[in-house]
Amino acid sequence: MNTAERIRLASKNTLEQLYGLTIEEKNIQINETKPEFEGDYTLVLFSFIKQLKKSPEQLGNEIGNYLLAGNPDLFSAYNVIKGFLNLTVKNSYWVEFLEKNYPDPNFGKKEPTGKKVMVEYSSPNTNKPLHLGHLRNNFLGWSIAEILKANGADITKTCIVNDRGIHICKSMIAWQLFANGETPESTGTKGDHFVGNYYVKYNDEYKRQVDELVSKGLSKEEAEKEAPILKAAQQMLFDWEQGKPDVISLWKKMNSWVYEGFDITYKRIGTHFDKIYYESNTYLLGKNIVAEGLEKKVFTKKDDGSVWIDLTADGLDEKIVMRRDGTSVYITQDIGLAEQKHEEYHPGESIYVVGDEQNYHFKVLKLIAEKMKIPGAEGIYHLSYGMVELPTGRMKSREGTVVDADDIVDEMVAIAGRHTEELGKVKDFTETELKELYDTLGIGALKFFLLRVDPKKKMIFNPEESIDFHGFTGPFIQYTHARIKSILRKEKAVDSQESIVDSLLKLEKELIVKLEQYSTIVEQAAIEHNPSVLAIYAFELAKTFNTFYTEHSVMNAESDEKKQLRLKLSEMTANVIASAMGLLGIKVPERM
RNA sequence: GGUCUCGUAGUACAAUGGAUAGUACGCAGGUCUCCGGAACCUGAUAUCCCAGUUCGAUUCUGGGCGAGACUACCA
Repeated sequence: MNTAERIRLASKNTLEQLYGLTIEEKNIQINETKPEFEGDYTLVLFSFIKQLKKSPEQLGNEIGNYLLAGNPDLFSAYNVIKGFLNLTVKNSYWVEFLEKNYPDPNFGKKEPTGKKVMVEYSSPNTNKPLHLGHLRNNFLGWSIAEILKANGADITKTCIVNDRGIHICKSMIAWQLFANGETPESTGTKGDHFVGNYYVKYNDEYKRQVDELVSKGLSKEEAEKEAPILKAAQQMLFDWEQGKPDVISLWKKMNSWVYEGFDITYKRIGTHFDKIYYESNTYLLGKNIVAEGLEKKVFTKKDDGSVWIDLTADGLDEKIVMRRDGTSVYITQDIGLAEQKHEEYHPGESIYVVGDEQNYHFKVLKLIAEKMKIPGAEGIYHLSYGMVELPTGRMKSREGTVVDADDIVDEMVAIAGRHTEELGKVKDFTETELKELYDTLGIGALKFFLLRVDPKKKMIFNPEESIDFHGFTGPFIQYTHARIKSILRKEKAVDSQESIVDSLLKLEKELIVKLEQYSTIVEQAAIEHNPSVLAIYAFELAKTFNTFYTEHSVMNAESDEKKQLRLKLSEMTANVIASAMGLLGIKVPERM
């Protein structure tokens, strides 16, 4: 139990014992005391004043006295200002906490609970390379998985690859028409970019053909339907569904190029999956669901043969679940996949990291799954995140403003390299060490930038600002870590059983209090499914340490006891920074 | 039209209904006989509007105004 919870519980007991007042713990407000007042934690009294018909001063004093007398190991003083009871926690309490936890790299994390959670994220299309939006998705998915793991969950990271459909056929047809047998190898192009280039070529040719048809007198609408290259792609999709061997083998070949490219990117950004689903294997799922739904009368069949679900009672519309030609739509496949996931893994919670443009889709998905009584339906959770936009607005592939994932990673790493060279602090590093460091810093900066914002909010990616390494950034925190490690290389703290000192300076205490809150933060991030909570915390911790560090010397402390205390503070800060950044998927260097 | 999300300094982000609304970038000025200056300190600048609930509202409710997403027999 952490300190705030202890105080909450003690307050609850006090109210009960002193006044016979039973109040739920969640209704007892314990806040951090504002810095301008004396104290560490504050009990807000307003809500009890009315019930007890006492003045705030009287009530505060009574509770304060009682708390102090009943918890001599915890509190050393209190004061009452307006409706706020400010409680000061004993220095010895903080020092003991530090003694006990400073060397523990797992401080703040919980033991496994056995709860199974699936996290689905990334989910790329195989017709083009990853872009900035995918990076937000990947980083979020990875981080939320790590956060839940730190809270005891048994995690399966998964990904559904959209490997079939008209989009990949477009790349395929363009390759057949224009490539003359070129391959990623023959052109020295990364596989996903190679295939993406043909998707672009398809679109260019399509536009050209439409214009041509319009100039021959067709209406724009007709022309858009009649363009020969579109017809060819549609034919190819049909052939694919029939299993035509040469189409299948081309499809396999082009997808394998894309996967080679994706693998490089995934490896570089430090992501992987325990289980990958391919839509080519799952797109027929859901057929049985339709039959089942009709039987259960959850679905109804219309005269033309299409099947629908009526969600108007839930405030939504009617939704189609099977086309009149008997093929299933996306939502139906998704329900089939949800069912399959449950059969294979039995997750208690199934998280989908998907952009907020699909909020409606997931609302429908969960509703249908519940109505169909699909096992695990209640555990479906859409971790919705906002789009990444540029200062000029939304990224548009048609206007060529899409920020490519590989490009932005390269750019960040290159800038990290240049900056590191300028500072010249790691001149003795080997080539390999330097390369690794630049990756750590560049990718760390990018991840931090994308994770520091509440996921559900759309965010603006300003290239100039995101490459900044000062202020509220990953490298700032990484730097603090490296600096601490530099001290600890010179001298490490010595373990001692009894408390070293009983006097704490303001900045020393501030740092311990901050460290102690880490376990609450890890919990909060999981409950809210929100990594930004950790990003903000890590930044505040680093800042608190930096302030402490400029004010007080560790190595030249006033006494040996103080030196030990500060060494322990430093070590624990480094541990917690490394841990928090780890939960964001960000590495921290020993030197930089 | 309907459903949903969002409006906080010049910009980008914080704030379980609590004290004088925090932080970063930028801007102005400062700090080292320094354990790493990718640091630290000081300063100026903000809750879209109008009601309501409350001892107390950036937060909750209603109504405006503004921005965005969704509303496909696409995925």
